[in-house]
Amino acid sequence: MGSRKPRKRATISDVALLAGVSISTVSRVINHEDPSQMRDVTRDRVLDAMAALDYTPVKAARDLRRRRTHVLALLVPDISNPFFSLLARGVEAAGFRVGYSTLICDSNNSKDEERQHMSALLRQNVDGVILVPVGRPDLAGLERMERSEVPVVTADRRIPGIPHVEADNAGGSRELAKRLVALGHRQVAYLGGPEDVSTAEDRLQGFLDGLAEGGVAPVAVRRGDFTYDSGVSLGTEILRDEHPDAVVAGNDLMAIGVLHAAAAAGRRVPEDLGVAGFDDIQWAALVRPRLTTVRVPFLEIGQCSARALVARIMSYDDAVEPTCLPVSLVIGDSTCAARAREDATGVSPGERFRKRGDRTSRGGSGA
Amino acid sequence: MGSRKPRKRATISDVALLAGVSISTVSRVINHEDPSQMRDVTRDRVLDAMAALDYTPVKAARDLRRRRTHVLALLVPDISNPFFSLLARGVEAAGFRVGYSTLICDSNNSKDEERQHMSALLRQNVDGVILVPVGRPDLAGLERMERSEVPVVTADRRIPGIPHVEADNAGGSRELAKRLVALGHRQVAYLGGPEDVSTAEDRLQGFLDGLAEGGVAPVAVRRGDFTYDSGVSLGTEILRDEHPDAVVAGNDLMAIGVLHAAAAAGRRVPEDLGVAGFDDIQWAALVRPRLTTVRVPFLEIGQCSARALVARIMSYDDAVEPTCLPVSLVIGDSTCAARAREDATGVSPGERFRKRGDRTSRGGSGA
DNA sequence: CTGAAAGCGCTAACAG
DNA sequence: CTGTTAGCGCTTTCAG
Repeated sequence: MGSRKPRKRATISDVALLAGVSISTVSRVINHEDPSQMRDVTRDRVLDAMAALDYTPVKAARDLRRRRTHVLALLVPDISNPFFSLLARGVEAAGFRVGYSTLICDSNNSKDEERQHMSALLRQNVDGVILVPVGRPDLAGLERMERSEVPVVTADRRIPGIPHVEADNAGGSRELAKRLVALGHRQVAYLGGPEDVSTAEDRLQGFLDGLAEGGVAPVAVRRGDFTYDSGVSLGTEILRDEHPDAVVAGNDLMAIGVLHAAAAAGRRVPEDLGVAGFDDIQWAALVRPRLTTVRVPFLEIGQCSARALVARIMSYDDAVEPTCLPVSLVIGDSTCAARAREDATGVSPGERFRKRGDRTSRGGSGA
Repeated sequence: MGSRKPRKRATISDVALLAGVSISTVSRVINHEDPSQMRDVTRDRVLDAMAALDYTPVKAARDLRRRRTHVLALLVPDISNPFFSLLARGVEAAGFRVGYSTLICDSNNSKDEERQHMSALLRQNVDGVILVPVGRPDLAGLERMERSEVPVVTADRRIPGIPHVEADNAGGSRELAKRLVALGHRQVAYLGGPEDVSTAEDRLQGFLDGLAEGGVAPVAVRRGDFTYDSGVSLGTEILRDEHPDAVVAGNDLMAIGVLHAAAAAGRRVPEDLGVAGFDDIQWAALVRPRLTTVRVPFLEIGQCSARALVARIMSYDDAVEPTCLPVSLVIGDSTCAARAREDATGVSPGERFRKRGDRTSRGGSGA
C-alpha cells in the first residue's frame, strides 16, 4: 500500500466552480431530493461535477449548521448478550432507514462505565439515546441528558418519567403460569431475576397472578441474577429443598441452568419435572429438551425504540407514548401434561402442542 | 414531561465571557489536558465558568476544524451472531479507551446492504472502518474508501492488500486434526464453511494438513454455509453415506447441528462418533455433550482491530502489520479416545482430558 | 502566558 | 429558478 495521492478533498465550492453554478445551488441538489424547483439541466450538471470530483460533503460542516448530527446511541449492559445484540440490530436497521447512524456503547454491566458513556455521549452530541440501564437507573445522568435536550428512550426497562418500549412481560408470564396450571402442575417454584430490574419484577408478578388465577400458590420464589450459573445453583437448591413438579425461571439462561441441574439430580424433564423460561433466545433452540418459553420480540423492541426516539427528536420537546409489545408462548419439550408425566412414556410430549418453529440462528458466514 | 427550558446552549464565548478570558484560552483548557503552560488561576476560572454554564463543546465545530471525527465504524454481516457481537464489544471497548466512538453497521448478510452502508459511512466521515465482509469482498467499495483516505482493516477475514486481524485458523484446525488422529480416529469427515470465506478455507486446509501429518486421509469433505441447519442436513447425509468415526465441522453451529443429526440417527456421541467444532461460541457451553472445539478469541480480535485501525488513522498513510491471534484447543465430551469408544463405558470420557472451563455467558441483567 | 483574527465547509435566509 | 451573504462554534497561527 503505497502513499495516497495527496490530492485535496473537493469541497462544495469546487463542485460549484466546475458545474458553473453557485454553491447554494449545489447545496440544493445535495439536500432537496425531491424534484425541487430546479432545472434538470442545472441539476445534472451539478451531479456530474460531484461525480467527477468524487465529492462527499463534510458532515461536520453540515452538522454545525443544521445543529443535528443524525446520530443515535444505544447504550446497553452487554452487547454480546443475545437480547441486546438483537435489539441493536433492530435499532440500527430502523435508524438507518430514516437516515440515522447508531453509536454503540457497552457499559459492561457496570454502573460506573454506564455513567462514563453517558458523559461521552453528551460530548458526542448524539441526537438521542436508547438506554438499557444496568440495574437501577442513574437518574442524575438521565437528568443531565434531558437538561441538554438529548431525548432518551429506555428499551426493555421502565424508568418513571422516561418513555420506554418493552414487551408484555407480565402478560406473557401470566399466560405461562396458566398453562402450567392447566398441565396439572401444583407444586410450582419460580426462579426470578434481580429485584432492581423492572422486567424481572413484571415477570414475577405476572406469574404469581397467573398462578393465583388457577388457584395455585407457588411452593417457592427465589431470586437469581439472570445468569446460567445462578440457574444451575439455585435450581439445584430448589430441587433439593422444595420438591417442585415444575420450575419456571425468569429467563432462558437460568432455565437452561435448571435443566442441567435437573439432569445432574437425576430428574427427567419433562416427565419428572416441568421447566420453562422466558425470552426465547436463539441459544435455546440448540438445547435439548427444547425449552418451553415466552418469545420476546427483541428485534422489534429495538426497531420500535429507534422509531420512538426519532419521533422524540423531531418533535423535540415532548414525550412519546410508552409502548408495550406482545409476546407469545412457545411450547417446547420441557413441559408436558400431567397425564403424560404419569405415563412417563418417554414419547416427547411437546410434540402434541404447537411445535416451536425452528428458530436457530441463520449464523451465516459466521467466523 | 413538560416543556424544557428554552435556555440556549452555552458556547465557548459564553464561557470566555463569564470567565473573563478570551475564547482561545478556553479552547486551550478544553484541549490541552496537560499542565499546559497556563496559570492555574486562569485555568480554574475557566473550569468554573464551564461548570456554571453546563458547557459542552459542539462536536461538529471541533470536527470541522480538526478534520477528524474520532468515530470508527464496524461493519459486520450480522451483529446478532455471537462472534460479531463479541467482536463489537472488543472494538467498542478498545476504541473508547483511546477516545473513539464506534458506529455499528449491520449488512444483514447482504452484499447489497454492505455496499449501501459503505457509502453511508463515507458520508458519515468516519475516521476508519473495521470490516467483516459478506462473502467475497466488494473491492470497488474498498477502493472508494481508500481513495477517500478512510483506512480499512478487516477482522476475521483476509483481503489482499488490506491490513487484517484474524485468528490462527489453520493452526488451530491442524492441532484439532492431530488430536483426533491421536484419539484413534481414522474415518474422519470434514464439514467446511463457504468457499468464499477465507476463514473457512484456512480451517479446511489446516485440518487436511493435520490429518495428513497423522497419515490419515479424510473420508469426506463437504461444504456447508456455517448455519445450524446446514450442520443438521449435511451431518445427516455424511452419517448415512460415509460411515465416519468422527465428523469435524468448520464452526460450532454446524457441529451442534451434527450433534443433533447424530442423535436423530441413533449414534451416541462420543462413544459411536466423535464430533468437533470451531469457535467456542458461548452457546456451545449450553449444549450436551460439551463440544470439543477450538477457541477463537473474538473479543481480542475486536480489540486488536480497533487498535490497528487507530494506528492506521494516526500514521495516516501506510498499512500496519497483519495480525494473527493464537487459538486454543478446547476438549469437551464430544470426542474421546479409541479405547473409551471400544469400551463404550458410558463414563464421560471428556473428563479425562483438560476439562473445558465453565465459560457460560455472564448473561447478567439480561432481558 | 494570553488575545485577536482567520477561516474549516456548509446551509438557509434573502434577494434578485 | 439561482446567486449572495452571513454566520454555525471551534481551533489555531500569529502577535503581543
